[in-house]
Formats: sequence, C-alpha cells, structure tokens
Amino acid sequence: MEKQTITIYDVAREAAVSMATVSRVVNGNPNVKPATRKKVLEVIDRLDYRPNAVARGLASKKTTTVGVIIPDVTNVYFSSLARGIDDVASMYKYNIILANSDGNPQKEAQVLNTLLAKQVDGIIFMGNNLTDELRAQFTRSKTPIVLAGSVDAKNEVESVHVDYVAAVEEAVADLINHGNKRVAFITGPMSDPINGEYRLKGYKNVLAKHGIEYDPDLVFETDYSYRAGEVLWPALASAKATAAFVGDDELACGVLNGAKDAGVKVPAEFEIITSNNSKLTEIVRPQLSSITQPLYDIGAVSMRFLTKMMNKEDMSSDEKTIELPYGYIKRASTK
Amino acid sequence: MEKQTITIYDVAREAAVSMATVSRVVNGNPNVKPATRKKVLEVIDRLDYRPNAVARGLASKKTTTVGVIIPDVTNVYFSSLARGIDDVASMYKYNIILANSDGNPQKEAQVLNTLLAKQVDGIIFMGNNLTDELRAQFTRSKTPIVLAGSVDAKNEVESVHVDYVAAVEEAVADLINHGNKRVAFITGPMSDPINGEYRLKGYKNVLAKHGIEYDPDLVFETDYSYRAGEVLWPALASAKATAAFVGDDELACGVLNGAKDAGVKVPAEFEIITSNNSKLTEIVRPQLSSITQPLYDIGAVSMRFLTKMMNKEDMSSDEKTIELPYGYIKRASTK
DNA sequence: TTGAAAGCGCTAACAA
DNA sequence: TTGTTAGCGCTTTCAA
Repeated sequence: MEKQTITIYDVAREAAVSMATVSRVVNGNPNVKPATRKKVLEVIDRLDYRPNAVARGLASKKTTTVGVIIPDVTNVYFSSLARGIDDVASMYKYNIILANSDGNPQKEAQVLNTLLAKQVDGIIFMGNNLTDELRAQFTRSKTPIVLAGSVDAKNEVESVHVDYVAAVEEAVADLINHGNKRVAFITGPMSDPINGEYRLKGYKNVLAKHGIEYDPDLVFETDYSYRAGEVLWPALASAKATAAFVGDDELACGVLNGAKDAGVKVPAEFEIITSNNSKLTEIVRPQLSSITQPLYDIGAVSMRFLTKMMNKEDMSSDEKTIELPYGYIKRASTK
Repeated sequence: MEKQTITIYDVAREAAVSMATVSRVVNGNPNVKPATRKKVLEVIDRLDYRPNAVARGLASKKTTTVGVIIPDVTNVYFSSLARGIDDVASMYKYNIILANSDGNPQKEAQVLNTLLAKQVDGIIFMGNNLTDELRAQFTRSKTPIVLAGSVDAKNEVESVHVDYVAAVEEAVADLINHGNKRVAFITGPMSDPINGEYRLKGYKNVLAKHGIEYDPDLVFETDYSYRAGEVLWPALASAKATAAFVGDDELACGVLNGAKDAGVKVPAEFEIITSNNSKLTEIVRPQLSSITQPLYDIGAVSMRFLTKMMNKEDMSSDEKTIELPYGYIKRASTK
C-alpha cells in the first residue's frame, strides 16, 4: 500500500539540507536560520509532505493519542463526557482511540491491553464498576490513567466526578421537605459504587437526619432503561411511595410515564427528581426536576488532568480526585 | 517514559531463537516447529511481552486503526452509527480514532489531515455536507474511505445509507391519505443533500402524484434542535398545516410539544411523522410515528465495507453505494 | 524450519 | 546553525 510516498529524506534532498534540519523546522525547533526554515517550508509545501506520525511515535516514544474506554457511546451520559474529552484532547493536539466496553470486565481488560499495545500516552476510563483486576492492571502499567464520571471505590486511581452523596442528600431533602415521608430510591445496579455506595449513603443520611426510618422496600435496583422505569409503578404504589429519587434520566422518564399512564398526577400525587439533566428532562411532560452534573466539564477536566500527568507537570497541588460542583434545577415534576 | 520495557529481542534471547522466529509465532506464521513455538510462547507469557503496535505499524505499513470523523458524538443519530462501526471494527481487530468535527468543513479538513498523518488504514466519514474540497482530498489520498449515514451528492465516494427519497414519499403519502392537504416539510439545513436534495424531492414527488401543488410556505428549514421545533407552531398554524413530516427526532419532539402547549390535539388536529425512531419517539406523549433507519447496521455495514476496501478484497459485486432498507412504525402521533 | 540483516520514517544526542 | 549517526521495535526478504 503506497500511502505515504514522500519522506523527510525527500524534503531534505530537495531543500539541500540534512534531515535533521527538516525535522527541526517541522518540530518548530528555534535553532534554524530563518532563511533555511523558509526554504525547507517551501519544499514541504511544494512536495505536500506530511510527517509520518507512526515513525515519529516510534522514535519519540510518544503517540499523542490517548485511549478512551467507554461503556456505550450511545448513552448520552457517556457521550457527553466523551465530547468534553475529545474537545480538550484536540486542544492539546491529542487524538482519542474510543473503545466500547459495555461495562464488561472482560472486554475492558482486553481493550486496555490493545490500547497499551498501541502505546497510547494515557487512558481515560469510564465504567460503572472498576474491578480489582482492572485496577491492578492500571497500577501495573506505567501509563497515566484518569477515571471520568466514574469512581474507584478504593480511591487508588485518579478520578473526576461530582459529590454524589451530597447531591442525593439535597435532592431527597427537598422531597422530604415537601411532606413526603416515603421517598423511593430508584437506581441502576448497586454494584456500581456510585449507586450502592455514595448515592445510597446520601439517601440514608437524609432519612436519618429527618428521623425517618430506612425502609428497604423503598429501594429499587433496576437497570438503566426506559422500560425498567415504565413498569415500576405498581411496585412503587404498593410500597406506598409518594416521591422518588431516580439515578438516571431514561429510567426517570419511564417512571414518570408509567405513573402517568396509571392515572397518577405528577407532581400532585407523586414527585420525581432525576439525576443527569439530559435533554430528556425537558422533552417529557411534566418536565423533570433534576440534579445537574457538568458532564461535558467532567470529561474536559479529566482530559486536562491527564495531560498534566502525561507531561509530568507539577501536580503537588492537585488532589487525586477532583470533585466538580453539581447543581439542582427545579422543573415541573416536583412541588 | 519507560512504558514498554521488554521487546521482541528480549524474548528471542530468553528463548534462544532469533527475533524473526519470535515474530513468526507472534504473527501466527505456520512455519515454526511446534516445539519452538511452545518454547517461545512460554517465554512470552513469562516475560509478559506485548508487541509494540507502533513499531509494527512502521514496519508493516498497517496500523489496524481507522479514523472516524463524526459531527458530534453527543447526537444519538451519529453515536448509533459509531457504535455499529466500533463493533465490527473490533470484530476485525481494528481500533477507531474518533474525532468530532461539528460538521465544520475546516475542522473536517484538519482532522482528515491528522488522521492521514497517523497512517490510519481507512476512514469513515459522517457529515451533513461533503464539500468539494474535502471530496478532492478524499480522492487524492490513497486511503479507503466510506461515508456512513451520509451522502455524496456527486456520488464519487462510497457510502451506505437508506433511500431517503422513498422513505419520505411513503411517510408523506400516509399523511395525505389521512386527508391532509397541507403537509409541512420540516428539516435541518437544506445544504445537507439529504434534506435539500433527497427528502425534498420525495416530498415534491408525492405531492405531484396526489395532484397537490407544492407550496414553499410549507417548507421549514431550521436547525436540528428541540428548541427550534418548539417555537415553530405559530408559523405552522399560519401556514395552515395540518400535518408535518419532520427530519429529526429532537426537532419533532419540539414541534409536538409546541403544538400541545398551544392546545392543539395530536393527532386529531395535527399529525406528525419523524425520521429516526430514536428513544425519544417513545418517551414523548403521544408517541411519535416514525420512519425507521437501521442506524447501527448502517455503521456496521460501512465498517465491513471499509474492511473489504482495506484488504483489497474483490469488490466487483459491490455497488459504490449501499442502500439499506428503511421502515415505518406507526405510533400515536398519526391517525 | 530458522537466522541474518536491511529497512520502515523519524527523533535525538553528539559533533562540528 | 547544521549535519552525522544511532537507534526506536518490528516485519520481511533472502539465505541457509
């Protein structure tokens, strides 16, 4: 395959300089006489020369590409993060190799391997559950890694996300202040520490603070899907829930529509607060009140964080985990 | 950065063979005595050797990575395609470098350049409008390229998508058969040939077939956003439209909610058909009738197509453009 | 079946 | 300021 024909050597010959000099002007090395630089640039332009990044990568041991492991691009939560990542990546002249893992530990491990084989300069990992094995692989490899919008329960790997505990506390407190004594807690798999650890803790915290006893019957562990929420109403009704905190927007839309279809008035008879403030929250009626997370920024900050690690910048002032501020937006699904 | 420490040379020494032999077993070359292979494999395992893909790429002139240019990962239409692409890519041992372009010709050209510099084996392009300049760059480069869910108005670049003309014809015919004489045509930028050329043609075709005169006042060119649709109702009302074909789901949700908020009964007083059958169509009420496009498959087929081109497989039986079947699903937004 | 050796296109000392 | 010269880690003839 005769893809790349002209090399740095051709340019050197044409410009009557050494390849070292060509390399210098290509890399913006100041130690080149302006006249020489001009001449070389002219030849580069004429020959339409384009440096071979693979050769460069081999010689310099830097590929200017980072690996991004994502459960599913199709999920807005993650694609928002990914967009933030890509934007600051290209700002710093990096490209991203994106790989879907479906949150499957086996795929994650396998993908990590090929990413390392491709000599990526760094890795951003998104995933619901960081297994011990993967964490071990991460620490073993010398490649810098940052978790975006994901947490490491053992807090060994750097990560950026919001304070899930506090966010849930605020949301549920709001619900309780509206007079709800029985607030349901609806999330995806508890194996994800964001749910099983942080959010649940926040939920229990507020309950305790308001002297309400924790009732496991009000905790609903499902998967992150519209359908799962839609069929939940009967269970919610029999648990006598009058409000719900929901950990995912699609799920929340399902809960909302399921309730509405059953003739329940939202928010008069049932209040809902969701978690990601995606477009969905504004498209359904009533629009959903939601915790807001700066997803794009989480991705962006993760990537920025990674560049620091890759450049071995001074990071003494940085914490291992960066917490970005969450917010709350009241819409029509709460009183 | 001491990322990769052990090389093929270390393995060779440890196994007391030449690096050529190690290379052979790594690459599954059959010309290796089973005993030798076993010995080498054992050393590879013990040393935890992982072939350096960059060096391999330089020597073999193959990187097993393909570039994917996408307007915005955050958009479900494109992320669905991307998911299909990545799945079959990994099936064929390729990785994808994903780059967002925002459909901006300048970014597209720039991204294409860095992709080529990185020696990708192929490129998949998604974009609303293939400029002449970009098409020229595509044809000039020797790298195989296919357009996914996008079209080349001049039909010079290979692509896979559905038959937009026929899809719109079917949708609008349905609306007309319900007695609608004034069907609005609402899409994104007409600069996208999918809208300005194919869909519009389909729209005009059915109108003509049913003896209805084409009225430019019924054509609404907006951008692909919920908000754009939401504010459209007054204009639709004054154009006396009683139904609408919409080219994008978010846009359609906006139109729907805008109409509902104005007290219009859907579908009794106004019918809507949208185009992408994304989750949104099932989340809004009434649920939206929609043309269905096999987005995931379009991505998957594009990638498969690309692998054929990259392997220089015999493609004499393949057309330059592959059309996948579209469908139609009736929901509650039409009579 | 195996090995020797010449690159792949570039960076990075080191000299000059 | 510029050039020479080793590599970077692997694939791939060509011989043996």
